[in-house]
Amino acid sequence: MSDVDLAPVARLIGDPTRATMLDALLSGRPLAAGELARLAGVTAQTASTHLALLRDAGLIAVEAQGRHRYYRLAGEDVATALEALALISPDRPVRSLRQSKSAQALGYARTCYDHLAGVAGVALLDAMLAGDVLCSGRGGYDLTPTGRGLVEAFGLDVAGLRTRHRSFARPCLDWTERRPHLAGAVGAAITGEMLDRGWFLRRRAGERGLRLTDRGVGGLADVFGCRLSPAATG
Amino acid sequence: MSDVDLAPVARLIGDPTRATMLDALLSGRPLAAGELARLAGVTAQTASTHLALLRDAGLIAVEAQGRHRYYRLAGEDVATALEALALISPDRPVRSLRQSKSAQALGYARTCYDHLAGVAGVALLDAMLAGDVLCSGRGGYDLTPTGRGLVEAFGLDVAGLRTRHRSFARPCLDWTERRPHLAGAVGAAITGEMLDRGWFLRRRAGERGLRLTDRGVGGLADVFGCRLSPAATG
DNA sequence: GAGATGCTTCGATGACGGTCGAATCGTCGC
DNA sequence: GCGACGATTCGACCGTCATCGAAGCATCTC
Repeated sequence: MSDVDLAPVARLIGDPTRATMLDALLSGRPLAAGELARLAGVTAQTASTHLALLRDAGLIAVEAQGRHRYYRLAGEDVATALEALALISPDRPVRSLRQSKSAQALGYARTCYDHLAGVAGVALLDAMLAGDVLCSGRGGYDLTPTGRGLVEAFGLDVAGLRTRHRSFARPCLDWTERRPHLAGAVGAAITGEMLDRGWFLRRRAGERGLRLTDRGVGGLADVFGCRLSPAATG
Repeated sequence: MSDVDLAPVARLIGDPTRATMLDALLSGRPLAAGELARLAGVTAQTASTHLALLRDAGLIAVEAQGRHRYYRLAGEDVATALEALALISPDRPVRSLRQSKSAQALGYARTCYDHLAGVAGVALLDAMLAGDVLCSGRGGYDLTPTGRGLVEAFGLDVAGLRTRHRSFARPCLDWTERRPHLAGAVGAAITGEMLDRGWFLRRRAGERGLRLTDRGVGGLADVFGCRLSPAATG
């Protein structure tokens, strides 16, 4: 007799329509109900039913803006659980060249809720560990004095990040690389700043894939000592 | 268009009967089909159907011994995914005093597939980080020179652990503590040795709860500098 | 070999839930 | 205000799947 029951939440994720919606929300961007319906290939009524269930279960949150209602994942732990499930899901057989390219792109760089994942995410975490920016700490990682200076020079408010009601810096196991990338407040803030600076561009609205720009290649090397090539996925 | 589909695996976990079976297998012990049927409260036929589905999906593995067939989780990543799901599952309302005690016990010490979790698991990881036994490394943690000596003195073959086809030492987010405990080859080996030494006893066969013994209190303090009390859950 | 035990396969049944059409409620633009 | 648009609620339909009885198969005991 455990005190939690896995089944209800898993059952919710287990419906193909809802899974597609959650996957789209892993991009980190709030999406309107109609957009999610279109992505999942169902009518607005059906989508609305599913979204209500997901909201009641606490997996997603909703914000009304005019006549639109924007949905997003309820939190980082939801994203982590989805990635953990992806890790044990068999690869879907690739049918088209376009799908294959899309899969490659996802593996190279994508968002996982609000932080960077894929080859790029793993490489960045490796560089931060090797460069004495991060070290082990309570609840996962912590910034070294060196790291604190570097991150603040990058334009982030480290003290402000600590006050948030979420973990400061922690690993998140990557389902394509099977090694961790950086999550938590620090991971999210760095990712947001990189996107603002144009180091990565979103490939398609509402999806998770990112493209590393030339500016990003330079920035990652200069700031974090992380060497990546943008050519890897065309 | 992602290249994996979360829905099939999540749907499997989403059935209450299968979820109960998987939860039981999180104890790390291989369990016979009949035992799983009894734990889940279904007939042998029904259980067999479910176990076949889980096996086909690669979530569990089976080993025949005589006329018994013993099932176990297919790997560490499956355990991680189950724990990640537990993390976002709402707490089941506690109805009886016995359930409440059982829940407390699970929160204090339990196995997560093959390594230690709960308050005790988190405390042990904290002590290992504070005691310069573990440090950040590729894919999670690595042993320091100090740590290597300590673990070998504890009776484990560190070189042998590295050759395994699994991660060496990595964090696994704990759903009761919401902070990581130690997983990977090192976590599993230390946990196995602790159980062999009688530092923890299983509360009920086939379930995950552990009880910290007096010998365990002493051992944890002496070997790992980890101070815990056995009285916390009676 | 005969009986017992553990597990799986087959077939039928019944319930749950995903779907969409139609209708309702809110908000925006003119 | 009035029509258009986005979103939700309601009701009915229908397919899917969990369940168990019965039968079949393997293994152990005597």
